[in-house]
Amino acid sequence: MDALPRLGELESAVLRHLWARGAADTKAVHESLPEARDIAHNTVQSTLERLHRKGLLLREKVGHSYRYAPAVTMEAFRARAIADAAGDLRGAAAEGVIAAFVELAARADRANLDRLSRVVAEARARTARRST
Amino acid sequence: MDALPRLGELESAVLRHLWARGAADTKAVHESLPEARDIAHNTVQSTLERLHRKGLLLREKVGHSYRYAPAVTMEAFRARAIADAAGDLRGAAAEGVIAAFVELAARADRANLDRLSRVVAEARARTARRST
DNA sequence: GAGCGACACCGATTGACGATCGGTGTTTGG
DNA sequence: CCAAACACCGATCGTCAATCGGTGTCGCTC
Repeated sequence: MDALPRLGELESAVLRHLWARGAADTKAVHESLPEARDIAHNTVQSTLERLHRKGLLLREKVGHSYRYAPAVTMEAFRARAIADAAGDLRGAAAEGVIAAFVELAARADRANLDRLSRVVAEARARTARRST
Repeated sequence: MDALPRLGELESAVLRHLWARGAADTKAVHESLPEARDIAHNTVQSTLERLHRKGLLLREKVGHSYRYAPAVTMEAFRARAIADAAGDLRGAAAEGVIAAFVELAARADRANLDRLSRVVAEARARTARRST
C-alpha cells in the first residue's frame, strides 16, 4: 500500500464528485462542476486521466468515451490519508497518535466514542474468529 | 486552527530533528543532517527561514545568529495533520472513517485494539466527569 | 462512403513551491 | 579595526497541477 499521491484542488473536487454521484464520463463531471469553475472540457479530461494514472480512478470504455469510477471508497482513501498523516502505528509510537485521533473524533461528535467502542469490539471478534 | 501548510522533504527532516533534539541554530541543524544529505549551510538556513515564515518554528537571536525551536509539539502537529486528512468526523460520515482507522491500526499492530479500548474508556471517563 | 461531431491523447505553457546556492552586507569577537 | 560567521536577497532548477489547443480516431448519419 503506497503512500497517497498529492492531489491538487481540481483533482480533489473531481474525486469528491465521483464519490458522491458514482461513475460518470468526462462530460457529466464537467457539467456538474460548480459554475464558479469556468473550465474547458479538456481540463476536466486531463484531470480524470491524471487521477486514473495515479490509480485513484478506474475507467471503462463505453461507446467511444470513458466512464470513470473511483478505485477506492472514500472511507478507504481517508483511512490511508490518516495513516500517512499519523506515521508509524506500531509499538509505543502508536500511543500518541491513537490518543490524538480519539480526542479529535470525540471532540467532533460525542457519538464517536460509541462508534469507536463498537468498531473495536467488532474488529476483535473478527480477529478472534480468524485465529481460531 | 488553519490547515497545515504542505511541507517538503527537507522541511520535514529539519522539523523532525528539532522535535528530537530541541532548539538549535542553523549550524547545529546542518551538521546533524544525515551525511547522505550533502547540503550547503545556506540551504538549511533557507529551510529554517521558510518554516519560520510558516509559523512552525520560533526563533530568537542569540549572539548574532538565530536559535530555532519548534512552535508546536510533534503531537499537536500530528493531530492537526490527522484532522486535515480525516475531514468531517461528525454524524454518519464518521462511521466509515472510524472503521477504516481502526482496521488500519489493528493491522499495523494488534495491540492497538487494546490501546484504543483504553483510550476510549479514558476519554469517556473524562467527558463524564466534565459533564457531571 | 464521405462528412461531421464527440472524444481521447499529446504537447506546450503557466504558476506554485521546495531545494539549492552564490553574492553581498552586517554583526561580533578578538 | 579586521576577519570570520551568519543572515538576507535574488536566481536557477525541478516537479507538479491546471489549463488548453491541435490532431487523430471512431461511430453515426445522409
